[in-house]
Amino acid sequence: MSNVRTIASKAGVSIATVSRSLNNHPNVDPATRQRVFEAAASVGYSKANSVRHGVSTVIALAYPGDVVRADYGGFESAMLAGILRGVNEHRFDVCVLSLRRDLAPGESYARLLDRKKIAGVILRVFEDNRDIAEQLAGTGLPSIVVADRYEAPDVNYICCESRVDSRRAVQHLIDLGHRRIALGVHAVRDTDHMDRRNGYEDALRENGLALDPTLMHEIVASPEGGAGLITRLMSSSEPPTAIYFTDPMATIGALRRCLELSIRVPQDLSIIGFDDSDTRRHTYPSFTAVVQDAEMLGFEAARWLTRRLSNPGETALQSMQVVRQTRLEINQTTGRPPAEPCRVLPDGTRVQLNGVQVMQGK
Amino acid sequence: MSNVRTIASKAGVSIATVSRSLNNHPNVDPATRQRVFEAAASVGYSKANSVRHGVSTVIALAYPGDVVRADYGGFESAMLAGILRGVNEHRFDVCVLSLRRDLAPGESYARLLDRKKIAGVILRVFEDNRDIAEQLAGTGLPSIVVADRYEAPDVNYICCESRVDSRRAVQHLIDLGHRRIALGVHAVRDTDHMDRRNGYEDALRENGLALDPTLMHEIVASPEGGAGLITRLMSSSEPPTAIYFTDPMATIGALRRCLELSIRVPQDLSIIGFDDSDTRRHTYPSFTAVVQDAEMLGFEAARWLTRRLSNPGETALQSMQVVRQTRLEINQTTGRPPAEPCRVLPDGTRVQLNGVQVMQGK
DNA sequence: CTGATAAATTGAAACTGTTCCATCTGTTCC
DNA sequence: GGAACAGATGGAACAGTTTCAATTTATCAG
Repeated sequence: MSNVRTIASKAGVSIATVSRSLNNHPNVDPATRQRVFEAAASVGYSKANSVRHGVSTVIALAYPGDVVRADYGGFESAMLAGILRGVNEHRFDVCVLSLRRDLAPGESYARLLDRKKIAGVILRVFEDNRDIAEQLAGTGLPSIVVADRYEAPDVNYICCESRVDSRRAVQHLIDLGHRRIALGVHAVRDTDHMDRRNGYEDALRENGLALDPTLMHEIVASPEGGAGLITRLMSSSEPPTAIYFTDPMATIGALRRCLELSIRVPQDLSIIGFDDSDTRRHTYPSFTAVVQDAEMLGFEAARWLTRRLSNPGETALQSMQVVRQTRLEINQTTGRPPAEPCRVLPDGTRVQLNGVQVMQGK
Repeated sequence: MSNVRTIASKAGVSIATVSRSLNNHPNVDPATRQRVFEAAASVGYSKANSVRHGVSTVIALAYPGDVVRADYGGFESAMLAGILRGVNEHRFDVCVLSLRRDLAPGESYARLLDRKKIAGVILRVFEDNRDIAEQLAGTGLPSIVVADRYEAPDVNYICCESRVDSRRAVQHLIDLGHRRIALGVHAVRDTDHMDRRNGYEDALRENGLALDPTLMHEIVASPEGGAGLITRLMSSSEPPTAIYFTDPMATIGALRRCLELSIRVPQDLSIIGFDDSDTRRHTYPSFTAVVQDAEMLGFEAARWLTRRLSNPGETALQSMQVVRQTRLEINQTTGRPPAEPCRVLPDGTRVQLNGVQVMQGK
């Protein structure tokens, strides 16, 4: 139906120029390329679906810029594992892409992906790049966002709702008797992380507790970020008795720092963390956590996408907007608040709240 | 030079049959397909390098069977991160493949990869699948194995030598005064893991210490494997005073179990682990480790492969056989052996070696 | 300002790989 | 024995890419 000849006559150029334009070759006049892009878009041209040239069975896992370090909290690697499992049903392959790296000037994301003969795309976009998902939604290229959600009805996504369980996690702390509950949230402003901050605030508000800005901290999502917050908060004049960390790596670092400073968890300090896979079971103590299953998110995204590509007509598969629930798992890092709040200086010195030093840390 | 028409006349069939054969379509006589495969091989046909059809800029990260869980000890994910960095120089893309899933009967691995328009391949093969690397080496498809090494001169690889540092690690324990040193090695029989076992044995032999089979254990490379070995060894009648674990996840589990059983590290037990990335810095205490940089292995493999593909003539890039060294990093989990060897039952009960119970664990 | 030269841009045609459709062959079922 | 059918194959049409030569545009010395 639509091919390079159609585009050529529509744009008033030769097929050679169409091919060069679509493949981002040098030595094409930018204005000409633009005309070709417009003509291609107007006839809904797709190379990946070109009947006479082998239909593509490759989907992409696409990041806006640099690919996120795969060991970043375990989320990316668990999700990738799920994706690789999810494509088996229809025997698709997975290509990992950085969208920005190869985007030519004036080229749309849909055109870029089609140039690489990508049949569908799993998007991993963050706050600044939500527009990528919206741009792709209008095109003929099926796409789905993992771990973020959208108002727009034509953006497909699968994500986890963590607000309810974040509220329950903090409620759990309040039920145990905690009143000074801190928050260590990392500075990514997607729905996923706003959920966690909102859940924390919900619980405090519902229990008539004030939101104390000195207890709410944005940290980097790393062991160092979590450890640093422990040091800072626990040495402050009014330390919290519990902390909710919204990231697994930060939780690991926090627990480690507590061991270093001889802060007993949960006797001196209760900690609730966040987990994307099995991390909570590998620390000591095993941490109480809001758990989301990143492997499942990747699996379901990949399975839906490949099913949709394999059954283009199937109306039931046209759109996918799924919100799964996290779950709260109580483990060993939460307990009653200490009778006497615990303050520990960065060198491990334990201080009573009246200022008397009671014990030298290791 | 070589195209489907060449193959067709060589095999005495039509170009349609050649295309069908090479693309694994049904309704081709197996004998005909075989003839086509042979003709294609004899003229060195490659679809990925077909001049008139767009040269492929996709390399594969290929696993023999199921793709290894990406969070497996952090090795796979760190390596993948390195690969993704390594392909940027020449703007290649990375496709993750399971070779077995799509291999058609009678099809060679080279043919499979060419069918998927893969220009080059990074192989992650284990003991049973070393022949895959050797099969691919003979073909025109550039390939490189990560983290294993080969005698054959035409197999490219990049790996880490860990025997020397494993020996040094155990020597370090011996220098500290340890004599009963256990080994927890996981049951993968590639050069990589034989190195670690051999290094352990080297050090014992050089110091005139007997190899004690009750101290050498094959475990699964997981936190559970490491934890289980701690429980088993420390409750035995003659517990070791030090253990060398050859896997990061096992080391994590071992350290956790020590904290659970109140086994003080290193006062009661010294532990040396293995690390592929930054794991050693995220445990408490930070563990002394033989360290290999999985990210670097992936990076160098991908950079070499993409450079070779971009400069086909360059003789300096024709082959790559690189052995990097691990390094031994002394951290907090190694120290003098205890004056009184420490025996701890699975329930945490601490027992003197004459059998008297001295302390109840938590 | 002019002509020479180089560089950028473009189209026609050649070329490559895939699929449609018709044909041929052997088998099965009445 | 003949109709119906499925498997296998080739010819031809087709889609997309690149080569090569022609054309246009830019640059610059005199």
